[in-house]
Amino acid sequence: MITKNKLNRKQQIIEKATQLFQKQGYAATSMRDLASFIGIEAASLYSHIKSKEEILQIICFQLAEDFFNSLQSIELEHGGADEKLQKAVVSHVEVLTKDPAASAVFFSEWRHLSEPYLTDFLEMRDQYEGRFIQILIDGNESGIFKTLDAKFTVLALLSSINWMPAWYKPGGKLSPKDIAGNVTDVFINGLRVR
Amino acid sequence: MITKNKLNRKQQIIEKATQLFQKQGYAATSMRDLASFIGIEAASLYSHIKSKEEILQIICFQLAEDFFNSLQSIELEHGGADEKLQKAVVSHVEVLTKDPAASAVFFSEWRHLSEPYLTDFLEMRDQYEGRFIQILIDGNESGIFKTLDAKFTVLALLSSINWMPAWYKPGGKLSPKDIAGNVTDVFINGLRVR
DNA sequence: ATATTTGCCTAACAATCGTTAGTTTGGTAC
DNA sequence: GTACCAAACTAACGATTGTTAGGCAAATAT
Repeated sequence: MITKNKLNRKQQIIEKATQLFQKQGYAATSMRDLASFIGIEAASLYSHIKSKEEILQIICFQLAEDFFNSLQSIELEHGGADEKLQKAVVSHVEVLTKDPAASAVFFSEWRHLSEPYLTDFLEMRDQYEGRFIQILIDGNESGIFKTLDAKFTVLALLSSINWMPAWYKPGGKLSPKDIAGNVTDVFINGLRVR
Repeated sequence: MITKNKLNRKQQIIEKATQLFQKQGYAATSMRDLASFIGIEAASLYSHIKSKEEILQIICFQLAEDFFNSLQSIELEHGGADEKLQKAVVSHVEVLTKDPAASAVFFSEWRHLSEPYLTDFLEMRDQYEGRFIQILIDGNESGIFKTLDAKFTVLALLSSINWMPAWYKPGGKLSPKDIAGNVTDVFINGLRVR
């Protein structure tokens, strides 16, 4: 195939960039850093990508799509709000742990996106959080969850999970399901009216 | 006083830098950005500070000291683990909300510290987390808290709080005590054996 | 009144930044 | 064998980076 090597190289660039962006940050990582990490010259990168920011865009929006899709099936189900929240968190953690480095970049480097990408990104994030908020509101109206500030609680819940990529190592003693289970156990049993 | 104006200017530099570091990140903020934000030339900054990194060091270690001190009185008290955890979280949130911008920088820009400051910083952070972990362990041994992965839980707890500086605006509808109360309510009531 | 210090300035430095241009190389298609 | 093409290279660009040197004016100390 003609374009296969090129696609692979581009994918490799993105993966290596993800590692460096996580370790050093986007702004502190130069194209020369990235190139020498791969083993080529900086100028050669531009045979595969349009700009430094394009790399960040690909990392951020690919993951955004993954997060979005992970909720799709859950919202169609007919379970209680506690079940839905549980499943939503599991899905979220699964996306997180599938590529922890990309997740770390996603959560801490998005602000270096330029317009209009930045606005798009923030809209998607708000929508995503909104779907979690709706689960809490539904749970409250059906008497399962306490009355509380749903947005605040969702931010606290997601924040406690989203910090994970900073320390998660694949193959550790806690599997993605364990992590999601622990977190939702703490949160749901603290939220549920008893 | 001789040094008063100089100290004030230095303090102003640090405060303005804190704002820019929060908005743009440390690496993406140039000394010329900072200078023009203050209203002077970039070179003039060096009459007051030794280097760009010194600013970051001051921000990070000042806050680290605040966090450390905030726990001191609590650990000497004779309350139960649930009370201690509650108070520790309140203290933590109070430090956070006293200067949200500095807190945001503290949590996301520390990696740009150079050695030996970086190692010192991480050691302090580990010690601080360790004191929270100890509270959970004590609570478990005294039968108040479930058996769980204490380190994991503390990281989840602190992470859910530490994200706050990103969105907290002084004078909002939630006071520091409200925030700490909400978080600990969710966490403690989810943790306590019933 | 004079001497000293402070805080800013302009100018410039060496290094590094992202990126472009033009060229070479090695493999594939006709 | 020839034409083509992707992917690398070298070299360089203009801009920007953190920082230093040296000077100047105003405030302060003597």
